[in-house]
Parts: sequence; structure tokens; C-alpha cells
Amino acid sequence: MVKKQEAFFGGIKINKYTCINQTVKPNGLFLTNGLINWLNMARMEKKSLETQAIILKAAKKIFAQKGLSGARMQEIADEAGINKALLHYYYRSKEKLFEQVFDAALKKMLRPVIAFLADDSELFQKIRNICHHYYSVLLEFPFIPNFVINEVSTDPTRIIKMMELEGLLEGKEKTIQQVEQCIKDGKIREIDPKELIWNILSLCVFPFASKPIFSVLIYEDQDINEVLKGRADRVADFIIDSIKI
Amino acid sequence: MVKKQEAFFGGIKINKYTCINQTVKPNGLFLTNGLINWLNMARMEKKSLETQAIILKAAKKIFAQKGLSGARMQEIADEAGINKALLHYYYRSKEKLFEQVFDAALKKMLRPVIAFLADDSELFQKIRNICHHYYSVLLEFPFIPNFVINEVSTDPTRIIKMMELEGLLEGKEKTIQQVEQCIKDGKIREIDPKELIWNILSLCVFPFASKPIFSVLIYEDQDINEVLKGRADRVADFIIDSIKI
DNA sequence: TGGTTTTTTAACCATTTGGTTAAAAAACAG
DNA sequence: CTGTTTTTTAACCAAATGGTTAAAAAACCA
Repeated sequence: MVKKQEAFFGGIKINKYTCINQTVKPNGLFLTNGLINWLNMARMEKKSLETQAIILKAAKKIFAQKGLSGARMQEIADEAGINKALLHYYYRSKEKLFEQVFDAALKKMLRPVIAFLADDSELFQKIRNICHHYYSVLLEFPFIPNFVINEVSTDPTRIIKMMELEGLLEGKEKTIQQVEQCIKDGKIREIDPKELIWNILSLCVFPFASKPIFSVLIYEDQDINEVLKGRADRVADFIIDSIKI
Repeated sequence: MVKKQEAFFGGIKINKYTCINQTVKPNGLFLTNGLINWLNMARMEKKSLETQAIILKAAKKIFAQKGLSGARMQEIADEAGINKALLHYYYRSKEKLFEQVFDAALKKMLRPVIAFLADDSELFQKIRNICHHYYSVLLEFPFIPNFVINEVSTDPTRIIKMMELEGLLEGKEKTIQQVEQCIKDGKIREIDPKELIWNILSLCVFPFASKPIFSVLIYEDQDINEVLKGRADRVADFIIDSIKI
């Protein structure tokens, strides 16, 4: 165990029990990322990484299932097969552990749309690409839409820091201009580019979010996952059929 | 106050403090709806109904915002401006209170699609109807999709009892046949009727569920509610353009 | 092997939370 | 006005929960 101590690194106090993985601010003090990484690298190793991976996997499962407020630290520990104190040893607090899980999920959720916006292909091909991209990611992680949407609507500030994501702004402008150009060229009918994007995402993401409902409401005993597997192409066609002239 | 007592009605025990509004089963016993209603009607009155309305309104707000696990009974009481014990006096438990709120929300969410399935109009008109129906309901209660979707995905059994909703089954069959007939008649292109329904709902419901995300991601400083207001017509056109021949 | 550091655990702790209770207040009935 | 019932409240309570701590165990290093 780390002895009770108050150590100074670069003039910043780190007291008592260390927390390996997360920004340490025991007295409300912040550490720069550089310093943190140096500290982490210095000590982290040994069994550390393996355990952290086990924790993260369990946390993803429980948080995705029950959300931040519904998840219990004890349940995550049980799922991981470790002692609850380890969660705090590696991630300091529930909120911090949640942030790691959430950020990973949000990135998975946003990657296809950001790739779409940055994609230099011709418009119809871009649409086919994003549909395939989404259906392939969400078939593997079908819980992500619900998880992300729900936590963002509970605390909208969670998404703000994601705005700085690589090339979102530029990609957005580029794609909007591309759509406008297609309209001018008479390739597609008049439509607001932003609404087109919203429609595409609706058709790609909502089916996964609404799966539990549609499963009983419309599909009853049919295997809804089988339906979803073939949908990427059909959804792309649905969109293209709607806008092409 | 109701005196401590163990009364027998129709051989069913009701002990100690009564709970006005909800199925009373203090020892795990159930009362039939008829008996319950008779009991309720007999005593309920006076200030009762007004207070219940206040509680329900507050509960809707808090549950919609934070979900079942995130909501606190104290917070609901504060929002309603009453004592926490009153929540239990009228609704017995958090779960029971939640059920009332959830069932109301689920019905609001399903009404347009059930009306669509039962609608005898011509297909394109039906599509315009459901779009307007959804956008009008959800512009007024924009939190409903998130709330319903999230709670159903947490506990899928919640939706099962809704299946018995008026004329869902018949309506579904009717609409599926209508779509198939339109395909045969060459009025619309080949498409699986169930997927068409899923697409319609995606385009109607997802924009509200994803509002917090799209608001910062795509629309930035634009007023996203203004965009949503005009969308019903445009979404209906989007769908019809896609399937018409 | 023996000392040192890192990892893991069982036992706690303070607070929060859903729920209860007994009594006060308000509404009602005669 | 008076006794009775219904409604409302403040004070509690037990269980659950996020988090802490000191010590044991494991890994590492010389």
C-alpha cells in the first residue's frame, strides 16, 4: 500500500492514497495532462493494465445497461470479479469511471457521422458508406445509441467537449456545400442539407434505439437482428430514392 | 388519520395505513380492479384529486428528466410543493408512481402509430397524417421519446402489457396489406411494409430523441425548435418521394 | 532471500434514499 | 359547535450506496 504521505511534484500536492488512472486532484488541484501521464507511466504497470481493462469492460456493460444513476459500483465490481475498492483505486470515483465509459461510447457513436462529413466521395456513395458504417458498428454495439442519447439528454454539457473532435466543423461545411452543389446540378431535389443529415442519422440510429419496442410491437416473434443485418443497403436506397431526381 | 386496523373486504386483507390511489397489496395480496375502484370512489374525494394531479405533474417532470433510477422522491415532493409522505399516501411506492407516469407517456408515444395502422385513408395521406400527428405531440412533449425508449430498454417487460392496446394487431395486418397492394398496383416501389413503418417512425421520433446532440453538433446557435416545427411536411414528403414510382 | 513497491481485500463510514409512523391540521357531517 | 374522517406534516428508520482505510497479498528488485 502507498504510505500516507504528502508528496510534491512540480509544486503540486498529491496527498494520501494515489489513484492510478485518473486526474488526481485530492484538494481540488489539477494536474496537467503531461504530468499525469509521466506519473502514470512511472508507476502504472505490473498487473495494473490488465485489471483496468477488466474494470472498464464490466463498467461498460453495467453503465450501458442501467445508465449512470442506475448502475451500482458494487455491481460493476461483481461483474468484474474484483473488490469494489479497486474501482476507486483505479478510477477514483463513479463519475470519473463513467466519463471514461461514456466518452468511448460517444466517440463510437459519432465516428461514422464525422467520417461521413469528411468523406470526399460522391454524395450517393457517401450515403451508402455512412449507412454501412453505422449498421456495422451498431450491430456490434447495439446498446450505444440508447446509452449516449439518454446520458446526453440528462446532462447536455457532456457533448460540448466533443465538439472539438477532429475536423467536424470543416467536414460539416464541406458536406453542406456538396449537397447544395448537387441540388444546383439537378442531381438531387431541393432539400436542406442539415435536414438530410438528420434524416440519414434517424434512419441509421433509431432502429437500434427502438429495437426493444419494435421487437414486441411490430416484429413479435421474428428475429429482429436478422432484419437489421440486411438493412444498411435498404436504408441507403431509401434515402437516395428520396432525393435523386 | 386512518386508525391502525386490519379490515377485511371480500376476504382480502387491507392493513394499517391506506393508500388511496393504487392497488393495495400490503401483504402481497392483490385486489381486483372493481374492488379497488369501489374502495377508491368511496373515500377518495375532498382535496384528494387536486393533490394527486399536482403530484402527477411533478412526477412527470422529474421522471422525464432523470428517469426512474435518477429521480428522487424528495425532489418530486419539492417540485410539487408537498410533503414526501403524501407521495406514498397516494401512490404507495416510487415504482407505482413511476408506472402511472410511464404508462401515460407510453400511450402518448404509441397513439400516433396505432392511429396510423388503423387509419383507412389512402397510403400517402396516412403517411402525412402520422407525421403531423407525431410532430404535433412531440413538439408539445419533446422529452417523451427519450423517456420511453430508455425505460423500455432498461426493462423491456414494461411494453409487453401495452400490446393489448386497442386494435393494434388488426391495424397492423390491414396496413401491411395496404402497402402490399400499393406495390402490386405499381403505386409505390417494392419495400417491406414493416421496414417502411420503421422508417416512418425513425424520421418522426428520432429527431426529438437526438435534439440535444444535434443541437450542438449540427445546428449550433440555430433555433432547433423552429426547424422541428416545419419538419412534419418535409418528412412526409421525404418518405413519399422515396417510395412513390 | 529480504526489503520495497504495487495490487487487492475486508471492514468501515457518512450520507442518501425509499418508506413509515404518529400526530396535527383541514374538511366534513350532523 | 362537535365528533369523525380525510389530508398533510415533521420526525424517524433501516437499507443501500459511494467512498475510505489499514492491512494483507502479490509482484518486483537487489
